[in-house]
Amino acid sequence: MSEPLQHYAKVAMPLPLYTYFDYALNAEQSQQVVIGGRVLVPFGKRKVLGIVVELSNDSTLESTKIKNVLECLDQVALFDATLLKLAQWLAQFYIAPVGEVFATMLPSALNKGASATPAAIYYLTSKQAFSSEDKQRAAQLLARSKQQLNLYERVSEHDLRLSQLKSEFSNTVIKGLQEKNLIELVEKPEPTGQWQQQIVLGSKQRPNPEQSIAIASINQASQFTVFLIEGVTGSGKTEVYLQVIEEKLLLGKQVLLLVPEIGLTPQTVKRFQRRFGDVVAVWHSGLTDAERLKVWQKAKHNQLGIVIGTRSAVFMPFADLGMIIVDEEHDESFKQQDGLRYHARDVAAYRAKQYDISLVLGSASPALETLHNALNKKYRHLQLLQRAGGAAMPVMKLMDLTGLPLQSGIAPAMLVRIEQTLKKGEQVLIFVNRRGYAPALICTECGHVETCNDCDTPFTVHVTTNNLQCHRCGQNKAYNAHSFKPKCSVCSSQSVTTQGVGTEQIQTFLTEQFPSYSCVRIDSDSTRGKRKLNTLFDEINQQKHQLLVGTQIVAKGHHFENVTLALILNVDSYLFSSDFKAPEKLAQLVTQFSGRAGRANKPGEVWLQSYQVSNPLLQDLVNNGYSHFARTLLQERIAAHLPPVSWQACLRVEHIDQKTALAFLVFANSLFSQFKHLRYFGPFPAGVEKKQTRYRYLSVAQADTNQYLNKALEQVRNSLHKHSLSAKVRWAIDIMPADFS
DNA sequence: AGCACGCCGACT
DNA sequence: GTCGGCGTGCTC
Repeated sequence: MSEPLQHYAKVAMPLPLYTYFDYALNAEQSQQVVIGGRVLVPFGKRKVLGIVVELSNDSTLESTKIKNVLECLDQVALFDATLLKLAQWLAQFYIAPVGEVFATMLPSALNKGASATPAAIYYLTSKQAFSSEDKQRAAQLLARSKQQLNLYERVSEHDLRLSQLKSEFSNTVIKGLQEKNLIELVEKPEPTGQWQQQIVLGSKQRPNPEQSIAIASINQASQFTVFLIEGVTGSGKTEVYLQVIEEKLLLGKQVLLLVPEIGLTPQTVKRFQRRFGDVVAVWHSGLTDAERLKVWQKAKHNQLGIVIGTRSAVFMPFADLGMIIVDEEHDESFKQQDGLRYHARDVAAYRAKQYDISLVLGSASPALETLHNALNKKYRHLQLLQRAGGAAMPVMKLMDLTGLPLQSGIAPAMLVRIEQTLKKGEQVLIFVNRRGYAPALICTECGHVETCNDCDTPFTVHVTTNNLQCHRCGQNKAYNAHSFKPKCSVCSSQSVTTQGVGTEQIQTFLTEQFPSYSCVRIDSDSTRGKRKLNTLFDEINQQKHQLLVGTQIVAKGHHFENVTLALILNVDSYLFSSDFKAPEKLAQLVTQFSGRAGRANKPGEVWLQSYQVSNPLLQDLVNNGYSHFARTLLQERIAAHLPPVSWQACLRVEHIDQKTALAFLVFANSLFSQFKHLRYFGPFPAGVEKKQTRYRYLSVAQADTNQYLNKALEQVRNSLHKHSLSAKVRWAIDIMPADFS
């Protein structure tokens, strides 16, 4: 029996609106339409793609107001029941309009109307059954064309993919056979689930006892379970991933592996491809829209086994998802910093629960919220403490800077260490959190600092590009420290000088200091361009460079075996931040950075330069390591009622006029104050107080439970939305903010 | 978010 | 007298 026709569709539009819109369906559309599919509808003066969330036989609106759906784009829902539920949860949890959530979850090609069904594949097939008669006839016909005969025989055995034959046979050969009417080109959809036959298992490593326990625990889980693998760098987390993934793939289940933005190196991908063959797809910001669409389609239609992807891959539709892994789960790039401000790790947890499958979180420096859940026994805690091959962890040491004459920010004793290390034929890694030559240019006569007017921030001096750059808005102006004598733009004095130290300056200094060694800079300036970073890493591993100076980039992903001395310059900047997460971030940075150095027979040394060497936090980190330090920090957070034992939301406001931005926040605070169990702080200037001519302020609201915070913020959002300033200022709610910049 | 309508200042 | 500034309000 057929369903009664549904005449109206409730449609979510990709706009910051919190209501659905009703549209009428004609008889034909009533047959086609699916909940969770796209419809093209007239919306005001334009035509917009929306997502159908509900079908009904009547509408509360007067029929004259209701317009007709123009087109139903999907016969199969883009959002099945599970994904619809996920979208609704996201909208609720992040206080966001569901239409925008839908748009965020889809690859942009689908938001623009591309087809959700994978393109058909072209096959060559032989015209008749292959009898000996045919063979004779073909042999006669093709007597003068060896190639065509060859192809004909191949195709006669079984149908072959056109794309596979293109490399073996030229177009003329294929065309020739077609014209002789012996073969034909047919379109067939790619079969579903066939990747399971394409798995080519590579050889595994033999796991050590810790790895074996981890693998067995994860494989035994038959329902929703979250695992934290707390494993020092080099302890073989990846091998654990590979083995538990294999288990799922052999059951015919798909696997999602989320990695940080920078962590998706060709080496990692190759390792997975070597192990599993051609069932691996990648998803990252470097793909074109068309490439992303293809991966999305293949995941949905069960045409791939594994997706390795960055943040937004967490929304991938899967036909039969068996497990999610989040590698380097503490990494901040899992938090989206605009639009729908979701955290991919938290979305992954929700999805794992939906599908009743395992979520594996891995890190050498787990986020405090994850550690908290592990210590609470909400998550299963697996530890990998041994480094492969018995390599020792690098030793961490503090360098007291008080009273020392620094050269380009480096202590004299450190220069001696650097020289010793170089002489042994080993490499040195230096971390600075600033790119460019110096973070400021100052006049010693009048004190004027060259400042970007749009951002109220000192310009950074760049020597390689001969300009002053604003690191907030990107604007720059020519500045050449060598070819002419620079002048102060206020008093015209020629006694201008740089202040502070960036990567360029250290590179220049070390090159002068150690002229017989090659010093390379690794920051976003020197690694611009697609493959440059990997080329650089290859050169470093080939020992073409001995001195490595870099920013955050060097703390992630890549291991340098011959680095035995690592140096972190500006540790103190993390100790006095107003961001309560700063010590956690410092510890993660130091831990990740330490993981880059040393190998079995050459343990590394990591030095932290500081004016605050007696700081108890630094002492704890250096003497007891991340694991202990994190537990100390967690106790402090618990005592101070901060996350992860409380829940925060941040209201961010931007406007050209300072007072307008603040007025909106004052109003927001008055709304917060109506909730008895909500605490709020602010307005504060954002970490970046002014950016591209707009002032930025924020307030923070905090509650003991997410439920309370969520209910309060939903009401606050509704009131803010109605406020007259709402359309004027830029504002956003950020649930569980990663930072306050 | 768009895109309209609508009401006040410098231009042919 | 008109072009265009961006304030306000609506979109099924």
